[in-house]
Amino acid sequence: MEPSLLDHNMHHSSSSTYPEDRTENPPSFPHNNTYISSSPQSSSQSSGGSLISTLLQTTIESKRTLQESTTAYYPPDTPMSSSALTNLNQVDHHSSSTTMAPLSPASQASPGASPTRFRPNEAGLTQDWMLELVDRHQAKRARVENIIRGMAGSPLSVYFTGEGFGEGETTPTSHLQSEMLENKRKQRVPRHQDLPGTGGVSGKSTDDGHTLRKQLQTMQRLLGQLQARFIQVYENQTNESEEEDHHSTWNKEYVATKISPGDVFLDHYSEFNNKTPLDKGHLEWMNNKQTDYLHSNPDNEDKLLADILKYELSRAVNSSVDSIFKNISHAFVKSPQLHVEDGGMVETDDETVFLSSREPASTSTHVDSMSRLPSYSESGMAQQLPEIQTEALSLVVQKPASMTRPRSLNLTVKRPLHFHQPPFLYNHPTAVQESHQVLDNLKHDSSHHDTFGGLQCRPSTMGLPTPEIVDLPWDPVIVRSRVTSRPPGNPQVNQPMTTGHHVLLDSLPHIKMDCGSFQSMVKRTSYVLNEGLTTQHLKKAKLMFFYTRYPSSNVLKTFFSDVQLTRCITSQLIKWFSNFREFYYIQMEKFARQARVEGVNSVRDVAVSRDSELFRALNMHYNKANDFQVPDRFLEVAEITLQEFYIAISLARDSDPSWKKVIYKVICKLDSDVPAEFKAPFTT
DNA sequence: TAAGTGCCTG
DNA sequence: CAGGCACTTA
Repeated sequence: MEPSLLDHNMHHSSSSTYPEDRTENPPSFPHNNTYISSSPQSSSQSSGGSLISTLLQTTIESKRTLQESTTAYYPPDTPMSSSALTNLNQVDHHSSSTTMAPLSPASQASPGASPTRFRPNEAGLTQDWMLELVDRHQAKRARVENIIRGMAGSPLSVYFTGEGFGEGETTPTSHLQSEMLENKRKQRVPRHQDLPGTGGVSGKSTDDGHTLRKQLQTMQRLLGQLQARFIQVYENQTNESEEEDHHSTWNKEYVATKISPGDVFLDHYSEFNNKTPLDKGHLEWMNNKQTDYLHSNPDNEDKLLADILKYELSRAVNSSVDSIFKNISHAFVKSPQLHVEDGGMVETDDETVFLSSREPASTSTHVDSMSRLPSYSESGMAQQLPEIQTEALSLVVQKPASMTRPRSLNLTVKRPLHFHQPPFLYNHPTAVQESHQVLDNLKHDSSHHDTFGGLQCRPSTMGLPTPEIVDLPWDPVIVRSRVTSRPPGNPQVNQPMTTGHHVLLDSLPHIKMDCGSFQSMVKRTSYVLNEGLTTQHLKKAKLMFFYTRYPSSNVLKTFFSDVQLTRCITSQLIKWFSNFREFYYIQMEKFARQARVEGVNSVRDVAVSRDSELFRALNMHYNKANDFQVPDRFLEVAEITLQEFYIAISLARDSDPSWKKVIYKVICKLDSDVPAEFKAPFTT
């Protein structure tokens, strides 16, 4: 590292690679969301008159509720600027996010905090409605896509084909019926593929698939009946109001075309099926109400369709998934005995616990769209199998808290008081501390929040009984790796953590959640801390990086003795450090080039102090909570590394493809011993 | 051949 | 941060 080596024949490689913040984009879905009822028997005057009547009535009720709640916010003659609506939307957005505990500025600014791909939990109809008004097309599409996402692969997806239903093209009245029937024929393609979720999650979910299919077929039948009924009603309505202005006629046509009648009613059947059947006069009244409602705002039907569609489809999926996961949970429950503390902490007597839902799936009266369910299943549930891990898995993830309380209306589970954490305390491990340590990890990593942002549930609308808004905490829970083959009597491994470390059920900042089914699903998947790597281990590894950039297997074995270091786990740890190094060297190169650009012309001027930006970047990465005093030695190593990069770049060595390897060789010799404190389980 | 490493990518 | 791949090394 001789400054004299610097020559001035340098050409800068401008193609250095820097880490980029990546924003995950949700998989895009085609925007052809026409909902076309599929009905096996579409003849009018179909059976089930009382059923249809009931459903019709519930529809009217729902519509009326929707209209009322909408006009309550905005009288019909109130002009609404889009900006005002946008503000409202933002307020809504904000309110849903302010339920979370404040994050540190660092975490808020950290990468990965991409805007949620889906709208956050919408607490009610009116908010949803406002969104609709802002950009009805977009909102509708998003919602339906959301539903489809949750339904991906389900037989119901056959409904979501064809042209975008938001286009608003009119259909001549005379063609309406035949068109609908034709559409039905077109859609009536037997496509009963298995649900990927069911098949992928559990091989023994054939029954669940059947159940789902039956539900869907039932829905189809209902849709057919209701469609026929609706056509009838519609025709009556059309005849009566033939002389009315074109606009209203258009509305009805539009609605009749765009809103498959069945979707409007299905959901409320269960809610209102005790109502008396409608008589003729009542039916007329309903028709009028329906017409009034639709006249009041041409957008209503879109909203209506989207909401009902969303709700209905979600419910079907939800109950099916619920039953599927129930089976799964039964397979893996080791200790259902839970001690639930008031703060939402759950402890178990066993180290492996999956909290099982005690609720029947049918109690999920309101549902979310389970937009992220497939991925959740893949990354979480599928790994619960007590098998030998055969390949690399995502070993550190979070999942929502186990919602151990029975759901009840307006139940609010407050996050337990957050213990004030002593800076970098290893010597007094307690389960509580450990839990909060992980919590801190998560708190300081906004990407974790993002992880479940997409899992937020959506409330049902349409004047349904107020969905229980449960202010439930989301817990950092560690996905247990599939390495569960620890021999029964392995005294050395896990010993420090086995007794005191129960299921990690600390709570995260509040995230509003009102989807009972997801809660129950979540309940069944809790994780132990000491089988596989956890966020504590990750944090510990990051701090260890301050001492060693190239830890040997022995070092890993020594300092991660609380996990069974199988080949896979070891590889995982090695990979972690590899990633750490990658970031480290990228920063070094970046700042070395920056130094050159800024006119630093002597390697002696290349220094790293605790004030330097480079150190801040590194500290932010490896010591995000900033609760660890970075050793001076690391600063020295960092400075040497930076100087090495500076020299190499200055000497134009970076034109050599393997120019960094020389530096790596130097740096790997600068490792120092990791303090013995790290040998203890990381329980700060 | 397995382990370790780095690079690229998502 | 993880997966995949290519490469090196013991």
